[in-house]
Amino acid sequence: MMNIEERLTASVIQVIKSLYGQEIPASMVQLQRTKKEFEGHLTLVVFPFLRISRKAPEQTANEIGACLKQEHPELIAEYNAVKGFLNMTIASDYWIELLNSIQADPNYGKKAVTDSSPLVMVEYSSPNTNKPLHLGHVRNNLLGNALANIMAANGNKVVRTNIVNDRGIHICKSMLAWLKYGNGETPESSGKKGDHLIGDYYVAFDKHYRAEVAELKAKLMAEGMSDEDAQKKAEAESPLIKEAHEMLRKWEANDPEIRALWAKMNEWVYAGFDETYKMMGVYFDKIYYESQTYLEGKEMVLDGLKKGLFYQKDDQSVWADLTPEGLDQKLLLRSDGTSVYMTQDIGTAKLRFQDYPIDKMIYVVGNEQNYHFQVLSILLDKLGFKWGKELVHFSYGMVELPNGKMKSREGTVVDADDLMAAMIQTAKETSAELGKLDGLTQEEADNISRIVGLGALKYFILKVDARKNMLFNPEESIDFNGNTGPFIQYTYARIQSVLRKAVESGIQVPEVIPSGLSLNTKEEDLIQTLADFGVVVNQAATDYNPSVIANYTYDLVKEYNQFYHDFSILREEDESKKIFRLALSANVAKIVKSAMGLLGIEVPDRM
RNA sequence: GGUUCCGUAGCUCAGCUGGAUAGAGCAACAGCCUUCUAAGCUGUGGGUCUUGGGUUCGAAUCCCAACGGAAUCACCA
Repeated sequence: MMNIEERLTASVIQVIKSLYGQEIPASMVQLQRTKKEFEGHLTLVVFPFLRISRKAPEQTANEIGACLKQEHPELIAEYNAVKGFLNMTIASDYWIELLNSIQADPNYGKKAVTDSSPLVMVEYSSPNTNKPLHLGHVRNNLLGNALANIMAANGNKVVRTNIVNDRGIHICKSMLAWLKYGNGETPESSGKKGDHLIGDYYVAFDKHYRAEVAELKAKLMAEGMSDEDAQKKAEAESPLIKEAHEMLRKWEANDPEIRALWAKMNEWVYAGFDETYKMMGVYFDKIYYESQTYLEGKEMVLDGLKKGLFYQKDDQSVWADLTPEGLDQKLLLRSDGTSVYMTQDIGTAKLRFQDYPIDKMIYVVGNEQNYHFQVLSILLDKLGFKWGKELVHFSYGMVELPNGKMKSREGTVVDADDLMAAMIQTAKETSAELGKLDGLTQEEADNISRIVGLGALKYFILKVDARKNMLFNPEESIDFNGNTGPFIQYTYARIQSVLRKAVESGIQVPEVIPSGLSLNTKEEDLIQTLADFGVVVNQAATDYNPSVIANYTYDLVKEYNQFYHDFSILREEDESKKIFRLALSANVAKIVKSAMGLLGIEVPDRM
């Protein structure tokens, strides 16, 4: 079924032609929602037609309005012209028809996935295995998960993937510290989550390392070395860091003892990550590990070298010359033949392409890597990946704290597990204060607290435009009032309550609402907002922007809340009106649940 | 310095394919719980949309410049 905008657009084109004898493109027909201070639902901007009509704006608007009303009385009930704006009131029955079409479609706003749908791979999370997930990862995971949901809702096959950085000097540092200072501590023996345990040893390494560097530096400076030189030399020559490098060398040489320790410690970390992911509600279809992909890129690069895409310096290092693209020289293989970060990403891309027929690749990675992905796109394109050139770097801004950014060294990281636990606890306390948990079992109360606490956190992060840096104040920024997840959840829960009560009093909402009702403006506006959901999903997917879903949902709920307070539903005496309002409420709840689902946020039946 | 991104109310953010008098929430103040859940609703105050040019019938929105802030420019990942 054509929606109202499409039908009106076609009618306007037809009317313009009969009035002024000129065929205009659909893009010239600008329809927008009428501002609330004016009478009407939709507004046609007539300025673009003045050249054709050769008349004053208001006169042109009136001519078009009169003609539209005459030719399409089933669509246009009234109209008025203000300056160059033609405000049109849509016929009442149309709104019922629209509501029925929304109600009839359980997946309203979403597009079906078919065999011929494009396959989109979304990479997100990408943790290091030497420390627990923190606030930055939370933003990454929530955005990645929401984006994957949105792409799927817009008719794409989606594969969610994660590249785990499980190798390198950072994990060696944790391993070394665990051997040196650990007494064989395990997650079981310590009662700590595996990722936290390993993170603690990473911190321990850093502490000892810095002490060593400070001592060495003081000695070097006493010998007359400059501050800067002494710092550099001390950092490079500290016995601890040398040991860590030696460990990495052994790892790369497949030393069985080191490999066994590495495997064991990574398992602990993964078990910890799994818990965090589960609590957060995110998941992956396929996980890649850098230890398995980091060698893969080398072959591609050497192949590219043979084809003359890259060049080799005298020291045997391999480079790409990107000056024709306005960028720099980029190193692809070190002089000792080992891979760098970029090489690994090429290797990972190769494996992924072997595994899946990827049409589009989306990398959810922080904006500090914008340059990296610009280069990666060019390189993948040169190497013949058909999706390389159009790869999407979904680049999001940093999460800043009130006193600057998070620094693990200074202990100003916000840990993901702690944060979620704190949110849930706050939700529980707030609920208890408001008496919302009275009469519920412990299990029900805990579940609602979890849904609300996580909803507050997720919504807070997702409502902000991803590409902007955002401020997170742990003490005060998360609120449960106003434009928040709990506000939306609360409205949903109240609708469920009304629907439960309706069922108790034996009211049935029919599958098709009969027409002939006269609706008030708020009812009509609400239906219009509901209908917009499809457009919003499409926009979110084409702009790669989950925040439009969040802000749309808030607008819808805000509008419904006002409606809810202005009009009674269960106390409405006109039976057909009561049923209409129940159906309207049920559809608001449906869309809210659907929209929040795209954001990865649950909605509770009561709260 | 080069490149990229950002600058909207005291604070956190919407609005940006150009359209009418720039919107929410928080914070402040004033109301509303015999009424479907007050995590709510209503009202008041609060703005040179960083600045200056340009394009246009029309600019927060597009273009140019300046100023301010962030990221990045490793044989780290």
